[in-house]
Amino acid sequence: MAGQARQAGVSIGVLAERTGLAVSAIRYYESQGLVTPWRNAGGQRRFQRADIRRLSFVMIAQQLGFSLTEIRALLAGLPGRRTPTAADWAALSAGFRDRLDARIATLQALRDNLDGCIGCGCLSLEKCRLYNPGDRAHAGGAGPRYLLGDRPAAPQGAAETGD
Amino acid sequence: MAGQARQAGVSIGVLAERTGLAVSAIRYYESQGLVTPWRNAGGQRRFQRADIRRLSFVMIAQQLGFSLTEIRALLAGLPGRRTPTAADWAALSAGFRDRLDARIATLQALRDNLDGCIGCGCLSLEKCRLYNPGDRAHAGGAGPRYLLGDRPAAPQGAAETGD
DNA sequence: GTAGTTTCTCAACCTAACTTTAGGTCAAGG
DNA sequence: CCTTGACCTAAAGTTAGGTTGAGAAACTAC
Repeated sequence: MAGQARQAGVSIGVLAERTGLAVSAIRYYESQGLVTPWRNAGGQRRFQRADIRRLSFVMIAQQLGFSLTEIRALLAGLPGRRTPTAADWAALSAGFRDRLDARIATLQALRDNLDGCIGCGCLSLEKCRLYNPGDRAHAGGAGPRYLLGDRPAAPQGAAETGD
Repeated sequence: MAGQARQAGVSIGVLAERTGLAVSAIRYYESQGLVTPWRNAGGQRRFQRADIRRLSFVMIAQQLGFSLTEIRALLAGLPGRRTPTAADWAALSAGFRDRLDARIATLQALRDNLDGCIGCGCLSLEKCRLYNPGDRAHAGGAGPRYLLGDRPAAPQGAAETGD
């Protein structure tokens, strides 16, 4: 009863202002299934206030290199209709945190090996662990089918290190 | 005399095989000024063996979220004609390492705050430090003029936390 | 009630980073 | 001599993640 009364939904402009996203970006996110507003009598989008947080999560995850598709999958862990509780978000964060840990570990390994890896001769792909990050989470861009992770089995045998 | 004799340059196919890149990608990289092969009598590209490492560096830097433009700038630190020495690469790594450190720090901060930030109510952009990463190095994709970092000054005053 | 601001849709455009295609060249082997 | 495979160029296509623009309808305020 009390407190829940003034639930009319927030307009796209307000949401944009609160998240810092462009209005056009929010519409695009809707088209990608990241938010699902309803419409008011006049056909305008109305969002839950909780969508502010939802979009904030999208922005953070993007910072970390997740694609919108991946983020949609992550968000699928949240309840659909019901407003997500703190516990819901915490659960989401947990899986997220694993990815983060992996990513941090990769970067640290890279940092620790950087001189030894780029500076020395080991940067010959066959040996270097850095080329198979395990956790993808980057793919900043478009079409490349073969980036890292599925390279043709390197011909081994000859000493190939020194270049 | 010994060892350096068979320096005829490597073909694009061999380079592709050694780096795991597609031939088309290497040509594209040339068009972007990331490698500068010469041509043999028949007009075919010939690369230095050191370009294997050069392209490997490109791949790693891409993993870290650097754009090709940024990578070209980084590579400008290497000697143009002379084959880069280990010391050259190490120098390059140094600046790189700072970026890495910053990135790691950001991720760790995010990890440490994740529950407290997403799980609680603080994810309202005004307070959350995570939205201004300071180190960009991500921008995975295209056109967005306003992503993070230049949002309109948030209207402060009202209690805006609880959503 | 009317001006001004938001919002709507839809299609076109944009950038980054490549891949694909079409049409042709070059070098080696049988 | 002919075929095969690697290579060439130039232009067009692709994907992700949006932005821009036009024209119309809706909300807000005086």
